[in-house]
Amino acid sequence: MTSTAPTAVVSGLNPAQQEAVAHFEGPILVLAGAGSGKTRVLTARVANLIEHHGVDPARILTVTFTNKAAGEMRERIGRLLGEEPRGMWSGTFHSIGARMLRRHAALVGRTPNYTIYDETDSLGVIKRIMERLRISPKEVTPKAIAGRISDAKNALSTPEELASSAFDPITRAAAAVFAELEPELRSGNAVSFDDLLVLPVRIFRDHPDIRDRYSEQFRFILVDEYQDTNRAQYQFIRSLAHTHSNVMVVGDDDQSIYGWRGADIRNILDFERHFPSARVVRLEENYRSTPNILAVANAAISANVGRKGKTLRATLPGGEQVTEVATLDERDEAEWIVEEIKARQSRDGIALSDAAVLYRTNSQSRALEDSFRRHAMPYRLVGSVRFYDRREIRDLVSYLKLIANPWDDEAFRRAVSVPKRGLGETSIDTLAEVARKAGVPMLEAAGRADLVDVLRPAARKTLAEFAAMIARMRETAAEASVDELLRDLIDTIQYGAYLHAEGPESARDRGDNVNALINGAAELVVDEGGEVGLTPLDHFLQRAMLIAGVDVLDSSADAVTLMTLHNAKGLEFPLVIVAGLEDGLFPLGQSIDEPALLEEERRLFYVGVTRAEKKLYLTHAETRRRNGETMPSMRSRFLKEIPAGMLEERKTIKLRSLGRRSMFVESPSRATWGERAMRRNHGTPDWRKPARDPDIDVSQDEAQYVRGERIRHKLFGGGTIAEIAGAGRDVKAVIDFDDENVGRKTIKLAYTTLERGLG
DNA sequence: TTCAGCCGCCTTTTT
DNA sequence: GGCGGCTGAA
Repeated sequence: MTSTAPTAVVSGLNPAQQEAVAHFEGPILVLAGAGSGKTRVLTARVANLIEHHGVDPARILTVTFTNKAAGEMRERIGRLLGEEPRGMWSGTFHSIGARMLRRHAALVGRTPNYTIYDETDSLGVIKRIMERLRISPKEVTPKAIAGRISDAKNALSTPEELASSAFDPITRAAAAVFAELEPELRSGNAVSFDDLLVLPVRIFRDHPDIRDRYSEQFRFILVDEYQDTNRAQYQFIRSLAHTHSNVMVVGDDDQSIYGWRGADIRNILDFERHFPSARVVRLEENYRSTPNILAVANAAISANVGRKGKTLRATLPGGEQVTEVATLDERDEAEWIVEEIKARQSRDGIALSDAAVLYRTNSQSRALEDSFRRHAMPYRLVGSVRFYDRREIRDLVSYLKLIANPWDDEAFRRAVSVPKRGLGETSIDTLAEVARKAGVPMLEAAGRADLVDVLRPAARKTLAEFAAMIARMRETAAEASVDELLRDLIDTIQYGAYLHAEGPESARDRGDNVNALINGAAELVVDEGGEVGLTPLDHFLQRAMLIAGVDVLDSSADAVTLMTLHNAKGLEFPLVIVAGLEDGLFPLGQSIDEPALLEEERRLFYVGVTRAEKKLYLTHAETRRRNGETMPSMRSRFLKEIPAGMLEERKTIKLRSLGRRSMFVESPSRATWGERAMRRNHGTPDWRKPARDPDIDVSQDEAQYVRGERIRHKLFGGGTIAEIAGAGRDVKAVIDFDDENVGRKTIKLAYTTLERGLG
């Protein structure tokens, strides 16, 4: 059955890789450890199918986790073949689903230029439905409802199914909202993110002829990062493979990190059951990292129980030790990181683009950015606030959405109130009510005198003008390019003046983003041209909604990359620093006594470690500021799980100079994040608990400190109290410490003891 | 009725 | 430290 592939494609591959590449028909699972050359296998196999087996590229579908990965794969295949694989479909599940949905929109009550609602948009709709159903957002948060609905959708459940399994109030409420949500989205000619998967799957189920047509079209299906697929995605692939089972999935159960988003690790663990004739190939030879780094990776992941089990084998020689760095606080940590990269730059001549700093939560980027800026070291931040999430971008995009899709009430609401037009919530809600009764979208209602006569004359006039303006823009959009349309729009609504009125500095930043939006629109090349008569604006919007953080990562600039561990999946860097290895942060507090969650955190750690090619640093801080509060932290359990001797230990100068008196040893009133989290998991979140929590009671001490009083802190030294705020056990002191390296800190008095009248 | 400014709540990760 | 919701002023 195995046929040998032509040498051009397989040269330099090991036997396991060759086996996977040469595989022709039937299902195959490639268990690919980190750095084992899976991208190479995927691209080589596609090239082999085309070149050796004569498969038409148009009959191949490749699914990747990001659009960027899809682009890179196309490019690599192109290089192997000497020409673009024309007609091949490649993209994320979401972008492929969106494309199919465009063709069959009518089957689910949409038009081809339907709007894609992102999380914020969907949340807005959910809030409004909750209002209508009189579900108090205080008892059940809209976010919780959205989460339940999203889970249900990804598990392919209907509102009725959710309702029948709803035994708690949140799920019951979610089921009620879910039932209203679908008609609401439909009348707005909109779909949610999840729907991009769920609706195609439903179409396949209800229309076997369509399913079989696609199945015939895509004779060969390749899926990357299979460990992070959810139920709906599995069903999607399953349907497409219906007539032939020619599926190659590539993944690593040890790198499954999206369980929280409904990814089901069983998809990969049970692949052989789902496709009984499946071949399994394991890639365990690592070509990326040094033996020292791999030893740490293997040691880290071996603490997990639920895994297929595999060990990465090093192929590279030697290398430096992995270094653990203890730091004082997040500022010290950030400073150390910048200094070290600088030192490596001058000593070893590394490029800044060779280095990446990875962290668990986006909020950790702040301290890092501060340091990078202070040292004027170029960096680029991936993810964080997504470009399309910025307020000014959302503002303008809401206009574009409304112009493209007049049924989009969500867009109407935003557009009509930015800039302020003298229309408040009351008027808007009245309009919504009227529109609802008349069965027309809000935009149409706004322009109809017979419907808006219940409103004040001023409001009527404003609405009529607004509707007319959008109608004019629609005409422009029919002929103009998207960037022209944007310029026209910005001019018409005087958006520049609006931004300026909010403050000159922020206006500059926001203005830059607006320009970036215009430039982005100008660069848009419609590469799916000729598809069901969509306008450039439709294409622009549908694409814009599916852009991810890493998609815009420009790896050519010489700058250090800063991003979350989740964003780092699939990437590699010669120098990697994983920051914030503290219990409660990484692993996060919520996961600590929840074995399944803790294992996912550990896999995330494993992902971080295995990003490193040559040198890996693992840093942690003794205290960390979180939400304006300085909290003590403990070295992560993930570090403790690594055998002593595998890590070289270092301390920053600042930490050393403060001596080894640690402030976090004895005091009974002090809790680390981990302990706090554990407590939190057994009942009321501790910030909601009354002040008489016996563990943390400082009522006798409170108000004893006064502004201007001199104090001494065990770790930070002498200082002056600048301010006292809060009550009960929440009393906080803002203290200016004498040591300028420490500077001003806000300290929760419940967690520390200050010596008084000193210094 | 609108809107700005203040207060209090909450904080993971993202296509 | 940011955002949403609430309040009070116009």
